[in-house]
Amino acid sequence: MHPKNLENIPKAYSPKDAEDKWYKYWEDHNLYHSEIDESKQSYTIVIPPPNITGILHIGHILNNTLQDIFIRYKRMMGFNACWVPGIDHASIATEAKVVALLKEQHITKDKISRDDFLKHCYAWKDKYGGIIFQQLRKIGVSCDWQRERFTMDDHYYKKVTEAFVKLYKEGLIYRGYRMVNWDPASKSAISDEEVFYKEIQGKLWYFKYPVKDTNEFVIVATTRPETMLGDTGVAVNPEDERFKHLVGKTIVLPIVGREIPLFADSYVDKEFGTGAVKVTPAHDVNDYDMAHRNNLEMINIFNEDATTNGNVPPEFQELDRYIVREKVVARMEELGLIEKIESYTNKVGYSQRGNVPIEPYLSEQWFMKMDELCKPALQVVQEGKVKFHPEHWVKTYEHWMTNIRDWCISRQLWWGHRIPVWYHNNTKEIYCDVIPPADIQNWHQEDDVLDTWASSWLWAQDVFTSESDQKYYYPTDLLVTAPDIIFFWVARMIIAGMHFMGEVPFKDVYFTSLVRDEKGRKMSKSLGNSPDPLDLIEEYGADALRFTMTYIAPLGQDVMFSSEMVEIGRNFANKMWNAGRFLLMNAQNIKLDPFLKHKHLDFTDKWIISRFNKTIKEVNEALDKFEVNAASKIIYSYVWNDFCDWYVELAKNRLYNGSEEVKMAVLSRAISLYEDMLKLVHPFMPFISEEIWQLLDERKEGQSISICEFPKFDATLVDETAEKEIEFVQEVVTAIRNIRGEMNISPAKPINVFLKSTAVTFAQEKYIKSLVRIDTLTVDEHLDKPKACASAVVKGCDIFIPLEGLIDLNVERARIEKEIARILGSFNSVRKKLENESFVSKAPAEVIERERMKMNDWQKALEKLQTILEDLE
RNA sequence: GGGAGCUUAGCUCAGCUGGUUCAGAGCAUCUGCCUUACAAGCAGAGGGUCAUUGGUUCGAAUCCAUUAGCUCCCA
Repeated sequence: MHPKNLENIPKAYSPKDAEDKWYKYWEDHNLYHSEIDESKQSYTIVIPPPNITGILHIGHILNNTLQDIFIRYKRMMGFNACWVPGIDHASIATEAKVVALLKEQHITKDKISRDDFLKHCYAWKDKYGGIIFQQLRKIGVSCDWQRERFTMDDHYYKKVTEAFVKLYKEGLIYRGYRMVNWDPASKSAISDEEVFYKEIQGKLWYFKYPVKDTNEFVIVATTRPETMLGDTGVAVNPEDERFKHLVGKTIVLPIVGREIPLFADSYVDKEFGTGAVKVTPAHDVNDYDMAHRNNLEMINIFNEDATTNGNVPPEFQELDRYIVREKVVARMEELGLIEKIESYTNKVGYSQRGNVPIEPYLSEQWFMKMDELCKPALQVVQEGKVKFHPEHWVKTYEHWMTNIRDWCISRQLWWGHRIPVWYHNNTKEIYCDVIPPADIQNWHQEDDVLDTWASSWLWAQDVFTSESDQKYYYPTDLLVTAPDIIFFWVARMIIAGMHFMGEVPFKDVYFTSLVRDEKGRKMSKSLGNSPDPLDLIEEYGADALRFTMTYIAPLGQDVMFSSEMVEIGRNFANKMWNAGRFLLMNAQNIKLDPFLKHKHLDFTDKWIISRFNKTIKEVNEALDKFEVNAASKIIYSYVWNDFCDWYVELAKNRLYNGSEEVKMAVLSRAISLYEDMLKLVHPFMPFISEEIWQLLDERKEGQSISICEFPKFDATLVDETAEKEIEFVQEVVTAIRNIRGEMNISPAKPINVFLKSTAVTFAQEKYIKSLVRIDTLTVDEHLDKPKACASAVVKGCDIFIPLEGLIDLNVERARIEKEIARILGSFNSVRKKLENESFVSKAPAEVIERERMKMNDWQKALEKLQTILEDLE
């Protein structure tokens, strides 16, 4: 080992220089590129492709940090780790952005050709599409950038259309005139999953509909008065006595004048509103179903942008739906046909993309039959071939999978994968294939593109562009994603994997936490409560941000985040930095000798080695269970508490007082342990671990901690004896420090300490002395308690500190009494247990034995403390 | 309406299949320290009926049920 010669190591770690430097180094040396290597097992992750309109937010940091931790960990464990990055074309979102951009230039879609429009889209993609990857590099992701993919790459595009053709030929895709969720902003259908419901404070209007040839009215309640223009019936429950005499009669629809039937259908809820409902089959899903059952006419009253069309009376035509609403209500008022108006809260479906209320709308669309496709996908999750973490998402998945309706996969957009279907100009015959028909002049292609999710569902399989790659890397190992796309993406990838590959797309799915602000609100642009990750990186460093995220984000629960929390990671990085700084500074004066690092071991060395090995094991176990949060806490506590607080402090004794050879041995060992610790930390904090690792020794160009072997647990190095010995030292030292603190004795003032014990070793004495600034330490089994002293009892050992003139008897009495009370509490609860006959007869022998020993220890301690207290009186 | 999850210190959360001094950590607070790695630090201290009520058990923060409150998903 030859630590670099360091003139001046800064007191505080400064991440900025290190981060950019090492990321470039990793990329320059192509460290994270993966090629097929049959001698190694693959470990593969595909990135959830951010979409090209996306910019980095705090959720990406968590998500990608987690992926990076696993990929770095597995790489160091000897796997052929491959993390495929990529990007999603985001049909609706991108098209909306491009349309808006063109609008600024006074260009509309109908003025330019499809090809020209796509050119604008690609230009947009080139300009903005790569930004997020530059940002991700900032947090150190070890992706294989040579494998970067885009959902519109030629190869991928082809795979998407092939999938369509296959499903079409299997009869799993069909075209139909159906009710869909219509987004009037993007003028496109969207899937059920893209609708979200908002609670809207609205009104419930009660309209009086006259019954033909009678003086009666039927009163119907509606939240959408404008749709009455498309009513083709009025329905009541067949059991409803109030309306029985009217069933079969005809209603004259006000304003419109159309005659429509009053019929009975058990769908109608007698309790809701008046018990009679208006039926608008073309603009309500339930009405649509009722119309089918009762052979009602379907009248579409809206254009694609949700303005009214020619199917309504002239004065209501070509108006926005909300203006029509006002006009209809006004007219009904004039006609005296409004019974009453109540305020009413209902849930209105909004388009996730356009953020406008969706319109249930009848139109011709392409659908995918889901029943059969879902079965194997459901099964593999239930059988655990795909494991969810946390597991409870399985229930949500099952519920969706068993209640799914056919998937509307066509979108009335240009940006995306154009449906590979051609219609014959004359015969209307349908041709569906990857290759266009030979006599193309006689055909025209379907205008619609596919839902984005009908392309990204192939992500896990078709980011691999050669058959051999696909064979080697697929199925992938882990998917890390947010639970809100469990249906959109996770479920559909499993469906696609099972159908096209006959194999699951990934073995484990890790659902990340949702990051909220410190008040528990979702991060959102409109609230402005979402900190820019790049600012956080600038201020605290990427490692700090990464570490903080894993430290605070538990598996399966939302996480409250605020910028100040990143201090956790920053302080931790600084702590590690300074421990390294200490060792490196000593290495300027003390020679290192790697051969000596196994020599001159005392119990402190055995203890830290034991602790380190246990830590490795715990980290392995936590990561194997996907408990990243737990792993980060284990590492934090080892680094800070064991290594820095105790081991480094203990080592100082020999570094300052040992013989040359002992110094060399201690420092060599400490640096070696420190280096191993860095490897443990590396998956979590790649930059700082690399930075210090490079300082610890002369490294060859291209070497990196990230391709070192992860420390291996060695059971033979676990040493319970050494751990017990250290524990004693720690407790004695803490007790003495406590006395210093409580008695207000300056830490600078040397004190004398008496230990009444037989079992203290010379080595232990040495370390106790050096850790608490003791003048003389006397250990004797038979010593008498000195006068005017402070006392403590630790593991059966009396500690006396003579404090002539310094001791405040009241303070000391209070200290001892408090200690007695504490132990007495424990003692009593154990005694009660042991006095309980059923405990003694039913509890396992070892538990009883343990309780007996506890009680013994406490009893002795109590007796000692009692004596001490009496002495003070 | 159906489903999932949460409630532990002032705050954010650990606490796995009940039993190891089990009631913990970090932040915040208080006290004392610029002790030759670190004040982004060191040492010490205070602080909780483990949401409610009941049950199972020799034994419950932990398992079951109930109530209340919060969050999310689906209709």
